[in-house]
Amino acid sequence: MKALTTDDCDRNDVYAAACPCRDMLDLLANKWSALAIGALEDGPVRFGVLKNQLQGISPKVLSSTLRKLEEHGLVDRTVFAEVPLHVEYSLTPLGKSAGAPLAHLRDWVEENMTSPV
Amino acid sequence: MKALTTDDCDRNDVYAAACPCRDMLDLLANKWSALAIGALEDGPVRFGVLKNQLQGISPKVLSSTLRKLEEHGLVDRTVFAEVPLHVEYSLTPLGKSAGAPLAHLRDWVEENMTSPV
DNA sequence: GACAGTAGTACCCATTGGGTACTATGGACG
DNA sequence: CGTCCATAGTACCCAATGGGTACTACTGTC
Repeated sequence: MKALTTDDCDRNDVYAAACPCRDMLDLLANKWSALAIGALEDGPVRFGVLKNQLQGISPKVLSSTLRKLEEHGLVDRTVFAEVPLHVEYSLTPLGKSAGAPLAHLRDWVEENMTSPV
Repeated sequence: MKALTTDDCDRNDVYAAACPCRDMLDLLANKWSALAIGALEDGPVRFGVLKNQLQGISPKVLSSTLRKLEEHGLVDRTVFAEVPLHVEYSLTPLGKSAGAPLAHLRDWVEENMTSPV
């Protein structure tokens, strides 16, 4: 993955291959990302709880999903060095703002599958 | 992919692994699907035009993306048996209604990448 | 006959998605 | 002292998918 900056395109345009916002679209336009961000909207959630909430996700995939979200500044990871050790994931302000469009998407899906033909 | 029906879950819930709406979420929560549906919002578009508009997509990936959208009833494929033969893709009513949440998502991405750190 | 424009498909490969089993840590239990 | 629990991942492996390039098919035009 090349390191792109906004200089690579005049204006942010998801239809432009070189635009860095493609990376962000690719990140968010993903089943697990959309579900994870939704699950974090009500406040910090621990790894194990997320794993139960996102039914069917494996720990490895959850781990990599969260890491990608963290790298893009959408999620914060906080370690509590207690016993037993636990970790809380929470949305950054940016992550919170991304929650709205993703919630629309999840809602649309749920509302438009009532009659799956 | 198993053939699931809404009977597999009490209510449509994207967080339930067995819910058929997972398939739909997986389909829509995808970079190319989100871009393709956006590109079709202004009316029918031909294969080659789509290929140019979705910069960076290869014909194979575009073809499979459109086929999946068609299978899920979001897109119609119309062949014009003229010379040279051409094909128009257009949104079904369901596809049109899916356009709104996806537009929100694309807009959010473009508006929140102005300062890519 | 060669070439152009249409919409794909065939073939191949690298990347990723994904599952299962395992690690590390420390406390409670017996 | 050994075992089991809980925590949050990682290691390892495999299959599916994403993706690129080259090619096909059809017909009209030059």
